[in-house]
Amino acid sequence: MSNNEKDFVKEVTPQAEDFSQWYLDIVLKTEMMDYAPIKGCMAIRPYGYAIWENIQHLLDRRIKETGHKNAYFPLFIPESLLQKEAEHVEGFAPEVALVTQGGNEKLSEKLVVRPTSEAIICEMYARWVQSWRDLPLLINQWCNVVRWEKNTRPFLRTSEFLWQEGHTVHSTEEEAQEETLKMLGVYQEFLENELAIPVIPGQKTEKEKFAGALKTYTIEALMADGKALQAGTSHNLGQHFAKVFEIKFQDKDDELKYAWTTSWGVSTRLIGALIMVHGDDRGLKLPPRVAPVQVVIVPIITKKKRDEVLLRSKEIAEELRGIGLRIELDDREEYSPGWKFNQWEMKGVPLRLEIGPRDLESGGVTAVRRDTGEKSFLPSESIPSQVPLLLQEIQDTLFRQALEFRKRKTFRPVDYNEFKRILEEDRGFLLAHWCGNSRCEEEIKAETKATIRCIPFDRDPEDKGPCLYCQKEGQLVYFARAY
RNA sequence: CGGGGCGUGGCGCAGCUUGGUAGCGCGCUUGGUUUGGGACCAAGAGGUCGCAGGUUCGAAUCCUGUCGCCCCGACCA
Repeated sequence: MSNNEKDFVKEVTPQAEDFSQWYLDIVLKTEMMDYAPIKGCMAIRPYGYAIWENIQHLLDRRIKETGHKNAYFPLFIPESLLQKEAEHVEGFAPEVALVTQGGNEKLSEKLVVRPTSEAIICEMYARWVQSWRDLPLLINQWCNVVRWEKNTRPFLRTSEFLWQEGHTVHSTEEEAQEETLKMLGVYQEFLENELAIPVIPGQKTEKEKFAGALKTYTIEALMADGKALQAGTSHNLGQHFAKVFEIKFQDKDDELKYAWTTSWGVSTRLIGALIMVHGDDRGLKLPPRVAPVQVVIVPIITKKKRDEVLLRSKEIAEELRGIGLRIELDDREEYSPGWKFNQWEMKGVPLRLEIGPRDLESGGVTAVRRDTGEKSFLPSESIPSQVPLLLQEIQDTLFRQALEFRKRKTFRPVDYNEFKRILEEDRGFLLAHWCGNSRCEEEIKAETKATIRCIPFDRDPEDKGPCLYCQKEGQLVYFARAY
């Protein structure tokens, strides 16, 4: 980045200088969140929440299109319910918040504030499922969950966060497995098409899977600093929960059988992913599909042309709102145009339209893309057709850039030494052979801080080679340092 | 839970070593001139210096304790 360019940004620490600080500058200064007076908790401010609402809207549609219905379950879970599934309780016990008192009375049974809702939902499902005719049961809920985290970061890991969790019940193992993979596919399509974030779908290792799951699947994304982020998970819970919560049904063959359950979720962490995948030293770069403001109109107000410029700006704002775009008309006269340019660029607005005396004369507007900085002139009559096209191009470009970045940052180390060198110098994804033994996985993590992000679906089963650590024959998996 | 750093107007900081009327920049308010990449002039408002003790004639400054936040690790969406 040139010094010249640096002058545009006075509020954001450059990524190269300190990526963590860059991230914190962004979330605070774009007014996405603010720290709340509870450790690890944040207020999500309107600009950040608007992104979440867009995510909710676009994902909820997909969840419903795949046959699920929304419902709501209690925030509190009796401690005994959470403890029913052994692995599950072991996984979550260290991070649950407990309510021990209600009003002035001590509770006879402590209540857990849900860290996830398998327990309470399965408890209800046991009542609702009697017959094969009740299946599949396909329910999703949007809610908050609480996990008492020690190391928190805005959006990436907070003590309380917002998410959706789908919980389904099926009569056969095959159907549960199919559901698990289907929803992972929904997540992948959603992230790639709406958030412009390319992901690698795959399976988690035994060590990394969800507490209580038979199998966990994940989509993994690569952040601009070369660290991986688990962006969504989908779990095949087998019959673990059905058995402890007694979710049984009478099948067509008259037999009473335990059901098969799944669960899957994505969280406000996706907002962190958006920031770290697309952002640059000027601030956010939001994909148009989820940007709270898709187009900002900045009138260039001068003394002589003030009224004409404002009038034309309003007309164009209305015209674009009329075709369903999210438009902000920044007609504040107490800020200079230059200040507004920087401000809205920091906030990641994909497209800016400038309307000044010169544009009035030439009968159009000046359009400036956030992703490339490219300026173009749009004649008035072309605005309603060109603006959506530009937005689509920006959406595509963001995805393409992220994909190219990931390709550039995906390595195939030939041995463990090169693996370690790449982790120090480039980070990124490392595709390497692994024998399948947890011991090797743990040793590698202890020595390099890299974990197995997933066993990718998309791999050549013929591509076998010596395990990175023990040299026994293994298959290709993705390693990375992760958030 | 370890290691490091920081708490002083809304934000960023100086002042602390060597105790003596709390300061700077940005922002904010009012008025005016401006407006095509963070405008300028003038006049203002705003702080029990994280909190609690202690030492002292006197504490932002010294001592003790405590709380909070941030960063880096171990555990996790």
